[in-house]
Amino acid sequence: MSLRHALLGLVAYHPASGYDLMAIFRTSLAHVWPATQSQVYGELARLTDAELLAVTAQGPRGRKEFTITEAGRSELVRWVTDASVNGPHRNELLLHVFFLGVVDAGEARQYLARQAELATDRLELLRRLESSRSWDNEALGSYGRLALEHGLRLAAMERDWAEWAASQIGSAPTSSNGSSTTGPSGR
Amino acid sequence: MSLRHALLGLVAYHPASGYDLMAIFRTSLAHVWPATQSQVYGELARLTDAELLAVTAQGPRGRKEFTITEAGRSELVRWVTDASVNGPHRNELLLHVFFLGVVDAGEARQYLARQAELATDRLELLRRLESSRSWDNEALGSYGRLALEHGLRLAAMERDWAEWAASQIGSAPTSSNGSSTTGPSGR
DNA sequence: TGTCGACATGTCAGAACTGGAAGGTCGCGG
DNA sequence: CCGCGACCTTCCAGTTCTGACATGTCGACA
Repeated sequence: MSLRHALLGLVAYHPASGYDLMAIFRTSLAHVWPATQSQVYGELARLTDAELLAVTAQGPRGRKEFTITEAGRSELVRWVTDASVNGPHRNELLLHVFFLGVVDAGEARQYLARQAELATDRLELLRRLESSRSWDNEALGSYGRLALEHGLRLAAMERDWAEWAASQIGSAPTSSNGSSTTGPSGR
Repeated sequence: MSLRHALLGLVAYHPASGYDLMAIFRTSLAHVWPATQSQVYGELARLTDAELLAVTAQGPRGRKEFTITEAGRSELVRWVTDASVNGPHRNELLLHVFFLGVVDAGEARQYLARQAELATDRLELLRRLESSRSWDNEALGSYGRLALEHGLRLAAMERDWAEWAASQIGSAPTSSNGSSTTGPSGR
């Protein structure tokens, strides 16, 4: 049900066609809420059907520009401020970690070290995005900056965690609590 | 394709029935890879069909105990060490944040403050889980502890981020870069 | 002995998501 | 004026996921 609201949010921000929206899903939203063409166009049709969106302009190549309706906007507002909405989050990385016991310690350590590298790359990528212009010019207002900061902190956290995790392996084979090295920021 | 591997991993760790596996999905894996009954039983049937698992014992109530086959184990090992496997991650929280512009600053700040509370609760929950016995006794070896640490750091990061984000709102309405307050740990 | 909770599996309709194919139009540069 | 890349939508087959409903057995305890 979240794709529905993502579309409402984007169209509320500025009227757009399916094509325009896809461009946003491929860029800004790629790491937040991936969606394919078929999904987007299908959902737009359903939203129009439900009168949460309306086609308010037709362009050159059969282009249909969607605008949010009053009903659509109030549904969007309801959803946006509803803190209880929280889909289950799947984490493929952690799933790997759970089963790292099937390979020897060396391979496990190597896997975690690689994840640290990948997290570092993500961090680098986001930092470049942060300093790039495309940012404060257009797009999702100042709130996009908050999302970016979340991404930066997440990448940094995952890098640190993966390095810590790699260092844990072998040093404490099965028993004995060795959780002291670095804990999450306390309070 | 990940549920498949989660099942292989669990069965590799210890032979189990669908019922046993469901108990694990409801607890240890609940926040890592949620799965429903229908999914688990269906996937077990498919895995048995593909001869990655085999039924090696039958119990009282039609209970079927699954064991991993050689083919299953090698597929599991292949997957576990493949760092390139990384499903797209959806983040409903960030989707909300992107569209927080549709409500006024007060409501937006309130939303973020609430998220900070929720993150704090999650942190508390995990800390309790960490000190609880059920932990080093059984379950997913020492690697589960690494996953728990990931959860702890993630919860702490989200709490801090949400508090920071709430503090940003209103102070810098649209323009002017105010990213200085707290950045992710640098390097 | 009866009954109730835990054990245990199976099936299904519908929603969400994936990945790709197909088809058509406009506009600009050569 | 023509060809090609960008624009733009629609449809579909297959997989995964959700949220039930249905069915039945065993064991402990009153």
